[in-house]
Amino acid sequence: MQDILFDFISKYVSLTEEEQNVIASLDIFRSVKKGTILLKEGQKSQEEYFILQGCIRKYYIIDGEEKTTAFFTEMEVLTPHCVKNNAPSEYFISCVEDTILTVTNPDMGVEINSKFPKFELMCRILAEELLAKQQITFDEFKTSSPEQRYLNLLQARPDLIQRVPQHQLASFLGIKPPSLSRLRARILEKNKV
Amino acid sequence: MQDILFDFISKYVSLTEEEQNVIASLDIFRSVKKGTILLKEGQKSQEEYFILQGCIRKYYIIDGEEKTTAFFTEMEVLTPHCVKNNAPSEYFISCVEDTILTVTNPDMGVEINSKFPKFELMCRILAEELLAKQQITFDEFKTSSPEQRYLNLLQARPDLIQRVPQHQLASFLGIKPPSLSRLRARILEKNKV
DNA sequence: TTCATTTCTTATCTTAAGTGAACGAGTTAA
DNA sequence: TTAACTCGTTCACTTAAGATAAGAAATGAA
Repeated sequence: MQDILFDFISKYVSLTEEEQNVIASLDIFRSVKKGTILLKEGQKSQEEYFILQGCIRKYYIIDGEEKTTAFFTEMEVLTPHCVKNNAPSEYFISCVEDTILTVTNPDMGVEINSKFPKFELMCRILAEELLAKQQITFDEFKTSSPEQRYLNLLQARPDLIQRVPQHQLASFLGIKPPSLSRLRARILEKNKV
Repeated sequence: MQDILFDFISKYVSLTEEEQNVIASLDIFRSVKKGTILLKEGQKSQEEYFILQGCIRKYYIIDGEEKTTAFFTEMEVLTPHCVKNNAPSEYFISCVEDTILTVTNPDMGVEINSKFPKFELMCRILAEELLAKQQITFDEFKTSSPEQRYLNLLQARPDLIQRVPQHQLASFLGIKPPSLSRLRARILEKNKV
């Protein structure tokens, strides 16, 4: 199970056996049931997540309505905003599926960084990489119609469309469930002809 | 002029006089006329920008149509995606106004980082900060209607609405110019009653 | 100043998304 | 088994955005 974590890390820095042992001894792995809420609006938290298996989602409740803005699946990292600014969270995080993840906090990061400076490097590379990816994703979202966004998603993360409830997917695409239904019908119609 | 740069840096790390002198001697300041294109689609570039005064914008040309996805103004940093992946750029960058900016490249960064390790730290903090800000902005965009997005922008960056042409603003908001006009008329109408 | 160009708004029509309600399928609980 | 619930889809209707064209206002150059 923790091999997934080491695979991920090895994309950025290489670890000695000793370093691997230190990490393995940290007891950061947690298993959570589908539907579990990891973070609530208004709550303060210092927990950062790395998904080993499963899927979690981030959503706001605005005017009593859930607005899903992101999904995180295998090999993805989520540091809630409230960890950075130490303020109450504006959003929720919950498990879409039974999920296995690591739970860490910034203090542990500091400790590991002081023992193994290469982690500092990894963090910077990771942050820059995420930032770049995020910017491309944002641009793509802005420059596309809902229908195009759905088609893009079908290309980029086809698994999501299978594993996530439609109403969450709709709000992730910035539309309402009926619109998603019609949009899919429209696409099917086009492909028939 | 370079005081603006030092003000910016001092938000993250403090510089000795010697360090300031090294930076001042680098000859990185450039003045560019409104309309100048700093980066073209298809072009490779290693230039990173920091705006001291003025405004630049990032836009794609999709189906012959300009799609503006970001504006950068005073005290903001822009590292084009192509600098990171050394691939041809997918987008353009041009000056909305006469602009004064610094132009640097990653090699200079490496050199400065080796002389003054505190810059490494600044880069990581900056990347993380930008990432966090970007995520909030993205969430806000996704969870809002065009009208709400316009109102948000009016709050967050009122200057932009004055200094940027309407058709660029429209595409930045993810809509077409006529829609922006109507939307503004709608808002005025509501406020009258 | 005048003319041409660009920029912004307005109007019309078309298309698609929002809303509320209804329906059926599948699930859960009594 | 039935009743209640959730979820996805569909329908009818409303609202707003896209496409296009035309007109008004601002800008720049001769």
